[in-house]
Amino acid sequence: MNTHIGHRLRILHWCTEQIMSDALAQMDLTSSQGHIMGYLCRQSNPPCARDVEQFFRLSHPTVSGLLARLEKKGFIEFRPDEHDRRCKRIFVLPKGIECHQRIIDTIHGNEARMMAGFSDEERQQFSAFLDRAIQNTGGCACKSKPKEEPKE
Amino acid sequence: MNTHIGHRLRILHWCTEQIMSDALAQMDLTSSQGHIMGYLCRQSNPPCARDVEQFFRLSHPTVSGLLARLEKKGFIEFRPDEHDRRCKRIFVLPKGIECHQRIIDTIHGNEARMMAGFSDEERQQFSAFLDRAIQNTGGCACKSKPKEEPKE
DNA sequence: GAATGATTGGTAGCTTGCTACATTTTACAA
DNA sequence: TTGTAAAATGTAGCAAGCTACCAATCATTC
Repeated sequence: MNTHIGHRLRILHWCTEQIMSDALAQMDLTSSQGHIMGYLCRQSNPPCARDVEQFFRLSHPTVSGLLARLEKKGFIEFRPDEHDRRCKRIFVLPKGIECHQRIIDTIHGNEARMMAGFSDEERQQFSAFLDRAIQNTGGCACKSKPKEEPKE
Repeated sequence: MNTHIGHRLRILHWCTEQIMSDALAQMDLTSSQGHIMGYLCRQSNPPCARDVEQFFRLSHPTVSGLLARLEKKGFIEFRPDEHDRRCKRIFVLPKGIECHQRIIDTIHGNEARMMAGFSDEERQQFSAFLDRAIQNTGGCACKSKPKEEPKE
């Protein structure tokens, strides 16, 4: 039996990308930039690039480029960490904060549209399927592994 | 309730991409190239670029670039269509045919790995969830819409 | 036959993803 | 203290996705 999950996955992924792109374009943001801004705004303490890499499982040159473009467009700003000069803390500027609610609405809207007609139970099940599949792929085949728990 | 399907989708998609990349690298193919070669080898009649675009829902510059790289590496060859000089028919060369079974095995292996521990029923259900979600996004938000049925 | 529109493909230029390598700073151990 | 390893970031160069525009060919209609 072959249900071609992989192929469907590819298609669904790109469909949602397109929808997000269209919706966020009004704010001068791409889909990836929107997701990152959403994450940044949710944090109470200013994160650094490494935190973004780990949350999204992206390589650091990718995140580096994304953040550079967000900085150039005036959504965020970097300030050196006081205690660790290697780190550049990411601060969301007013322009970024203004977009916060609209970005959240867009992400939720996209989620709602995709999940239309799903019952709560089905949604939970779908989510669980995805988690199991992610786990099966090794949790994460990417190089930016989530921060390890401190021993004990 | 928020089950963050979108976020999980992004992560699972990139995890499978990585696994495919690793597996296909031995054949000097990337993940996208491997999928396209798999498709090309399955066809009884040599397709043209447009067919590839529609199957994968990709834009034509993307497919154009992919095919150009496959041609440069000697996996495929273009020959003009006898009846329509706009079309370049895609022929799989011996090097490509040799990889056929290995590519299929890799794709199936990836699928099997991702679906490990799923019962047939769960797999069907997962597949149906994905189809419903794809349908909800508008079937396809991308620009390369599947060929329309000829009227009547 | 000639004009117009549809189809197929090409190219330029962008974003986003990657690997591989280099740099700076911190942390730790000898 | 000094040397080495680990961590955070930067840069170069590539693949793969996109839009927007252009060129050639076909099909249809006048």
